[in-house]
Amino acid sequence: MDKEYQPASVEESAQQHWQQNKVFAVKEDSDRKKFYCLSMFPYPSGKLHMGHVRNYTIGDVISRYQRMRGFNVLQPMGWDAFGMPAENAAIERGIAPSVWTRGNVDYMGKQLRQLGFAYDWDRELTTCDADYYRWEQWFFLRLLKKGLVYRRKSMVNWDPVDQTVLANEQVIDGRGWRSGELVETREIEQWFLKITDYADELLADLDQLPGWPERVKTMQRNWVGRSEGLQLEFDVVDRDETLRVFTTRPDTLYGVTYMAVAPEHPLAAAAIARDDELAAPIEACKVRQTGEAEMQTMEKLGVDTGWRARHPLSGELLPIYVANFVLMGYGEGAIMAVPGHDQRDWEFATRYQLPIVPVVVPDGFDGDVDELIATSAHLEKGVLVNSGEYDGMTSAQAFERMAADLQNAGRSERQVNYRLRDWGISRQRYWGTPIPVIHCDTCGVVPVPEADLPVTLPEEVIVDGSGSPLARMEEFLRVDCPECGAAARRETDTFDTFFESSWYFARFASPDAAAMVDERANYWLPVDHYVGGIEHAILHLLYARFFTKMMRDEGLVTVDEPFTRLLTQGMVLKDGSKMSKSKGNTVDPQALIDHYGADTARLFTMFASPPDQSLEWNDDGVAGANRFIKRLWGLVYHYLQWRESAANPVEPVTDIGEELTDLRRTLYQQLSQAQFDFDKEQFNTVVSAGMKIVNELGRTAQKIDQEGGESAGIDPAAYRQTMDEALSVLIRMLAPIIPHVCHTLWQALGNSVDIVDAEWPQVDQAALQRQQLELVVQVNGKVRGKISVPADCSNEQAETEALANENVARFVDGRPARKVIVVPGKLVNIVV
RNA sequence: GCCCAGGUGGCGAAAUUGGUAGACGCAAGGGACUUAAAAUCCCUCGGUAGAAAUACCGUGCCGGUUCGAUUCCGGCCCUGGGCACCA
Repeated sequence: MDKEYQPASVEESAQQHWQQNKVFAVKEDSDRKKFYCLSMFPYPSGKLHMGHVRNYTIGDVISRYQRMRGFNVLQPMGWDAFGMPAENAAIERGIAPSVWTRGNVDYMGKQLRQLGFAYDWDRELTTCDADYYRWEQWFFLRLLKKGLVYRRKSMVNWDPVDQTVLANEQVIDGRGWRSGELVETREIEQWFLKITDYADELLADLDQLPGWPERVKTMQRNWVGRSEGLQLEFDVVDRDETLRVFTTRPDTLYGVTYMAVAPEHPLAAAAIARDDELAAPIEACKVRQTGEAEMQTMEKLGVDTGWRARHPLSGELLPIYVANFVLMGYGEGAIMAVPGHDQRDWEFATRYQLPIVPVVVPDGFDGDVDELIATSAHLEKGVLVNSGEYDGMTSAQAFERMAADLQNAGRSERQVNYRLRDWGISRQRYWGTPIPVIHCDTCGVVPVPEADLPVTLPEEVIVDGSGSPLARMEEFLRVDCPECGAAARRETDTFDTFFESSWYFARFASPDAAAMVDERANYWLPVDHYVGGIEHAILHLLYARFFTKMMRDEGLVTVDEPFTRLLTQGMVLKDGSKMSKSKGNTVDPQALIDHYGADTARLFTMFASPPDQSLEWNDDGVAGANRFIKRLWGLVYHYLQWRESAANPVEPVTDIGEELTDLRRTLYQQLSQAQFDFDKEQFNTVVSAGMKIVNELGRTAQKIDQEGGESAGIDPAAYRQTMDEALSVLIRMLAPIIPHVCHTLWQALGNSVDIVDAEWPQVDQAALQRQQLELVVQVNGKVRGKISVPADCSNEQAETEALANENVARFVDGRPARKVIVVPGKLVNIVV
């Protein structure tokens, strides 16, 4: 063992040991309890950033801890390798996306190994490998057969110069990011996955995820956006058709004073056909801004179609408007407007001077009904007025009655609507998984036969940013139709890259299966602990849950949910804002590893704040973390020097003396604290506990150094025995966080079992016992003194002792105690 | 606008969930060692008053419950995040 802590050599030899002996390779073992710990796999963008270091350290600490606790731990790692940055890099540097991507995978893989993460690298997967994405193509074909996949026209951003489809983030101020040309919207045929079929289950099963942060569940609930209501039919006067609307507030039906349809609604087109003067104003309604500020201030605009709808209950005639605030994509693309009880309807009615009728008032309301709706709509539910036979009912009662009455009249059906849209999975991009279908002039869209999978993405291509490279590659494009044998074309669209990340956790469980997954997946799934960024709270996690349910329904896995517990780690900040290239406030992890070593990087990220909170970067704090490791090293080094020079013990010492008894108490107090904090995943205080132990051991060691321990009453044999015990506990306790240095120190102390397989230390309950306890004495709730009492002291004794305290007596001032509260082992409160 | 988090020293934070507020670390100040510096070690470190013992104030603000509140309840203010014309 070196005198000085040398992180480079310590870490290299530990990592070599782990790699050569495949220490982290795991197998299914039905006799042992499994623990599957997963961190969100990275996009290979070039090099690791600090957010990666934090994310993966958290996962690694949990994995190593659970392994020491006896679980069969799986912790895999892979690469989310398809995506647009690879195409951009290709355009900028003239190298193929695959070359760029695989180069990054190599480099970042080395970095992960340098950080000492306990991954089973045998399971490594890269999503741009055909071995991976072929199963995704296979699964797509299964879903197609099952009817969960369909094709329809949908809008895309089209760059007329580059002849390519743009992602939303490639459109800047309405112009293509490369060409600078105004972007057009085009309607093209695209593939969709019926996630809405699973909307109810995706919503309901959130209740079965107590291990998820509440805010993530809330975000998912809002995203699915379930609302219960009625679908209603209104007759359109002088036209042989009905106008369908969706409402969640049938109780306000008597308050309807007009109807409104989206500018894309068929009725709007019909209105233009009848009177082309309406074309321009209706077109104006289609212009919608999407910015946050604009949305709030955007004016309600509309056009009267001239048609009238008949109120299903009152028979009254209602004007039908085209309005810019009605969305074609939700419900029926048409609404019944209740300006008295909906703010948007109120604003529109005010602008176009349409009547506003209040029909719901608060229970027991006896004021002026019109006052309620004078300055804004009245949104709260209550009791009905101005509603004929429904007057006096509560909103809830009226909802039920109207639903029943209208249903009997054949005018209405109960309906559940979702904000959630079906998932559009086509991307007009090159660097992705080819969608396995063939277009034939006679047979139409034909699935690629299973036997012909995978449809391999050609990798040696030139991407120049204009058009799709696949569309120019005859050898990819040309194929015979599997049905009629005639010449046909392959689909050139690829999957949304969220497709790859929606099932990788299952593939890790059976990485070499000759199927999408095999029975091993059922041993490992669900993932017990998933760690990743909050930015994936909605899409990735929702899609992964959706895939899991579809895979279950295909008989591929048995679980309902993929992730039992979810930890969303906080951002890494510097100078108060998120570390990012654009802000220029990044710290390169590589420089940190080169300078201080991986253990320091790991220790600082764990110590600076709890995992789910943001972490403020601080260079001095990093130096402090390094200082602690050096102190730990020095402590063990000096102890071993001492131990070598001392005589070997003859037999165990039973009476170790007061000093060392106190030391053991501190040791196990801190261990029990660390245990508690590990279980609630608060690693910063685990580190604190380790620091306290080191401080305490350092003080004792110093006494030995300076006076041979004699004046402190320390017997060398007892010291040796206690120190061996304490260091053994301390090093095991810190091993999940700083594994390299602990690996080395553990060996130096003479242990033969690898520390990764060492048993998690047990708290010695007897060591926690005290003979004397310190109690706090309060007078009227304020601390006035402290007393020392025997551990088995009765409440009465404690009370007597407390009253005897000088300062306490001063505040009691002879007054009789009205009440005395004794919390055993903690405090005495005297109320006077 | 709605929905989540969160507001504690100069800074990162802790308080085993109603029982000594500020553990642990960083920074700062003082001291030891050194020709000197770095490194290391020791001491001080929420505010006010005091030589000290100690007292008073103090966990965003106002109020409540309680012997006792950073913790529970009600109302407000601020910061961060998410959603947003979803009928």
